[in-house]
Amino acid sequence: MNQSITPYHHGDLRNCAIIAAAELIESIGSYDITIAQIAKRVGVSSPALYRHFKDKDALLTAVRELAHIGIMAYTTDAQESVAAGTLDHIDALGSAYLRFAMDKKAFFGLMWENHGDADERRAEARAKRTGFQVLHEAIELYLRKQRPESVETSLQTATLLWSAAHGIATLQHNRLLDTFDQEADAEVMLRTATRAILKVDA
Amino acid sequence: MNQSITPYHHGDLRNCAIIAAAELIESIGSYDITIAQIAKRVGVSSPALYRHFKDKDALLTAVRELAHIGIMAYTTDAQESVAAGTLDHIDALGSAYLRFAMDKKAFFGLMWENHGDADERRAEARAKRTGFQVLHEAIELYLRKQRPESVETSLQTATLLWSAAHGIATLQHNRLLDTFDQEADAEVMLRTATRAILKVDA
DNA sequence: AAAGCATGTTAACGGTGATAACATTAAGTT
DNA sequence: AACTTAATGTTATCACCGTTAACATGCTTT
Repeated sequence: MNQSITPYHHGDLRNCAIIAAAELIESIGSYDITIAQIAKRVGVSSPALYRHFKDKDALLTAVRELAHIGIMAYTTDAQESVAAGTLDHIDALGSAYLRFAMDKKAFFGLMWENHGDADERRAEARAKRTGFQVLHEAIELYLRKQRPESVETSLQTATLLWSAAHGIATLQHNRLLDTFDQEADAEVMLRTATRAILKVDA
Repeated sequence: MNQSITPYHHGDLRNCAIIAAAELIESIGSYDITIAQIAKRVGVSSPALYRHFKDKDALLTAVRELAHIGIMAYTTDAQESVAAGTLDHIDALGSAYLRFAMDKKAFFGLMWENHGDADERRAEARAKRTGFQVLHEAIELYLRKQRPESVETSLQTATLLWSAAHGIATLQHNRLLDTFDQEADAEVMLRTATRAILKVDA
């Protein structure tokens, strides 16, 4: 009979809503989206989403998780063709970070918005720490091989390097690098910063 | 007779609105404010503000200008007690930047939001370039004295140092420094970064 | 004094996130 | 198989948002 083309119950609304939101963000290049837009894209009424998310921010938090997965995919890809614990390895991670920031501008911006309640915050912090861990291990490995006397500073070094990468990515994201230095190249800058922080001869 | 306590015409609504917005932002610690809130604080109806600002974003842009003045005040203060072109000078600028980011969290966050139309963007870019110039000059002076052979890299160096400072400030602002390294200290990190980038012995 | 302009007012509109009340379907119990 | 219950949709509605329109007031210029 197949008379009901669209069943009353969606079946996987929660996940579909998250994906719809992500697609919407991608397509308009901004995370300034609306519950109504998301609902419409899934083919459901707005209040239906509130059965699956406490509020709009909870939905966006779920999208942020997607973004974290996305950036992890970038870094995982980047690691495939480099030897672990080499300078190349660290460069590849940084490059992946910058590339994600440019390729997925809206997601990158969304990731660092800090709204949400305490629980959501904690969950996100965990995701970010996991990403950070990848860099930290690469740096620890590098130091162990190249400058074993400095291995104990690996955490501080990783934090500093992440900060540099984040600063470069953020300024580029806000179109400020060109404002300061017309010929600035984010990737080159990060390589310079990496070598300075790791005390490698440029 | 002084019968009209509140005159029909405000007299200086534009400036008062900007200040009221800034005070509101300061008091609630967030730049998520409302036209109605601002209007109420000034004692005027919401639409009155539209006689002086094209839209909400134009008002916030004016507040951003205030924020730029604020950060300039921080750096100007910081420069008073240091000798021009010394490492201390550069440290003082960085420290002022970090201090502003923490003292005036909401303003710092607002400053780097990039909304507004093209004109507003250009005006803001000019303000930011002016701030950057202060750091650039300090670094150029430093290099000229300490490492004259590297003077030609002063622009890239300044851009890189700003990026590092911005990254540290941003991560701290988002409470991520502690997430990565429980004992991280923004000020110490920036000093480390500064010395690494300027190739000074720590 | 009159005219005109700048700047205030109230009323209203469409859109927002969110809740309430009701409808429908799926799942579990007897 | 029938009844109950819980999950998950719907429409109606809310207060609030940014914004515009239409009107009121008062300063300024002639």
